[in-house]
Amino acid sequence: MTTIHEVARAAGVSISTVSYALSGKRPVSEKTRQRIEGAVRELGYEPDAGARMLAGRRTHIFALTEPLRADTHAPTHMAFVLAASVAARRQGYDILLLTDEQASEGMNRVAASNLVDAILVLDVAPDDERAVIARAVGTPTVFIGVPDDHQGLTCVDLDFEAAGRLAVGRLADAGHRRITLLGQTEAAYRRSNFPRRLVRGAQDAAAEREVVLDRAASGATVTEPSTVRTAIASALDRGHRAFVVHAADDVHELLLGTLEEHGLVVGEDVSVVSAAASFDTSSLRVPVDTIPLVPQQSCDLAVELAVRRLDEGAATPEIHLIPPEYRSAGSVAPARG
Amino acid sequence: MTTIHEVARAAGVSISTVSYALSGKRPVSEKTRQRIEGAVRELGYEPDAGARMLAGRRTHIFALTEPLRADTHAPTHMAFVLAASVAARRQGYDILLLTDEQASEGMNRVAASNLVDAILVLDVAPDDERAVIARAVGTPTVFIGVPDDHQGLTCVDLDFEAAGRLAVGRLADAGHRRITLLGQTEAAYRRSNFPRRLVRGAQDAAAEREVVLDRAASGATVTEPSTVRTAIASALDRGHRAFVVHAADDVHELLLGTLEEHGLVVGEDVSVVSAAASFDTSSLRVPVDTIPLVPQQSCDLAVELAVRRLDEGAATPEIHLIPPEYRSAGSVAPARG
DNA sequence: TTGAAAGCGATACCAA
DNA sequence: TTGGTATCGCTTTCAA
Repeated sequence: MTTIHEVARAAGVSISTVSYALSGKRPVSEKTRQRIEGAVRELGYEPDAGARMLAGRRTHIFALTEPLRADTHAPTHMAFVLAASVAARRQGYDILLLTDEQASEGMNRVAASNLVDAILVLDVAPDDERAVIARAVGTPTVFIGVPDDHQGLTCVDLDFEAAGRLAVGRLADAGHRRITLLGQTEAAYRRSNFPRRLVRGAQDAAAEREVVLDRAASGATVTEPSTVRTAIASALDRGHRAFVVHAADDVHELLLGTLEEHGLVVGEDVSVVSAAASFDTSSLRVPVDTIPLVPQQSCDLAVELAVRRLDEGAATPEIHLIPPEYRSAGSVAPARG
Repeated sequence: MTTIHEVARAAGVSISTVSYALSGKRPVSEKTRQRIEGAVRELGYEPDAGARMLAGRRTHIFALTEPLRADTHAPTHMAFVLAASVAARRQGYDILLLTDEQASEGMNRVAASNLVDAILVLDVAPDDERAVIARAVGTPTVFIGVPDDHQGLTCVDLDFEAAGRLAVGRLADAGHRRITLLGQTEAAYRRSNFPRRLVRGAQDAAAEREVVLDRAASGATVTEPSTVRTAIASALDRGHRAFVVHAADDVHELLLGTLEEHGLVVGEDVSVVSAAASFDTSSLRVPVDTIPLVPQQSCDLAVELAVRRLDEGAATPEIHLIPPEYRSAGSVAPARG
């Protein structure tokens, strides 16, 4: 194993100079820095993680807690884990996984043992027990998602309410007065709070714009195709020609397929807006206007907040809502009749 | 922060006694152990991770490398990550995530910096570049999956070949002479090697038993329902009444649905065996005989091998194939006429 | 611009 | 059965 001493000897300097040259925390003359970097490369030196933690009081590791519930939508969840991992690495941090039961016990453990510099919380529930722990431990914690009681917490999330408002607003702008929101199941609305935030925004906008907003439950993902088909048919019967979808890709496909079966062309006879989807909507059979949920945005911001807190000391806890962005694809047509 | 010194003082012993009492590496009298454990609990002591690494040359962390490819089946992948995490925790290890580009660069980095005690490799490709790195780094590495060139590596996996043999064997036992294997796409066969191992086993068994084995590509997951439906109908036309499925849940549902549409009853008119599925087949619309791929089995074994290697020194690198297990559910009926 | 040396908080060896 | 202490490899203060 190569140590800092060997690097120092090879470069003909002291170990402190090597340390400073590598961390940049003290100016080092260009010449010596060159020699040191040469020695580092030649010897394949990598600082010992344990020694670094002990001496530096910095582990360069973030914990990521994810309570893998049975109903978690795997692809979305994976996208968030990946985005968090990439964002962390870009800032020089590794990700330590805390799953399941460890979600709570693990947070305490890694905090008490100084294993991590900060904690990122994924898949946040309305009454998340991790909120309590976050307030208790000394380790900076950032939630990706917003629990009901978020006092004293730092949270990051898409502004779902604004997304709901935006979706309905655009359809209203196009003249639609009857809109159907193809959303999640009742159970999902209890488990998380972002779906209901989206609904609230949609309802607010509907009230303001004086449009009728019906809700049809589909589940985040398709479980009963026939039920969803029936709901869509019923909406069409009642003259609805505008749909907001907040669900996974298969629900989108089912909607588009059903509309097609009814002989309706999206962007002409009928309008569709996808709200807060985390998958790539461009791979759908028909281009659809989208207000995307971008995991990378949330995770980048979360990591940035964590790093800032570590570098600059205490940050004021607060909620950071990411403004939704509307991406047009021609699936919204002016209302007829 | 509570240190070992404070615990020692509170218990009226030396720090070495505290250390030994906690690690169990030296006998400690019952009385003193009690006092120490009391002090630990009272002070909420948790050993400092950095100090432990530095002094003990053990980090109690495993790296988990997962190259999240676009076509990765998320639910299966998540099941493996979860299983690995649980298995590791049970042995006192945390999991450090290495995703994507970090797969290779990260392995070198965590090995060189002594950040982890061992590396677990997930989602193994036939020509996996991580095999090369595993041979180069000093850190014990266990593959969950088997690359084509596995010389000098320690690998763990389901015995897919035996699973393929078993599936065909059971159907042949029931008198079937024409069997259709509903498997993956050509692309998938290139990307991984376990699907082809399963096919090989199935073909071997078919040759031995003198049965006709046709293959129908479906993709690991459904992309073109109509194509798959057509393939199934064609098989039925050709008198096939036995199916082996190696795919995700949606393909299973599609098969069962299509058979139903043809007025065929599974377990009576037609036989179905699910091979190497990692999802819960009991939630299918019809009970299906299954040869499951249990992530927990693979991950438990992988962690055990890693731990054994750490505790007992060098282990002989080798391939550990987990024997498949047949779970009957009444979906295999005797062949007719 | 650089060096010397004091810790950081455990582990584990050597004694008693 | 227990205690004292050298040691791990780095960061950082204090001096030069």
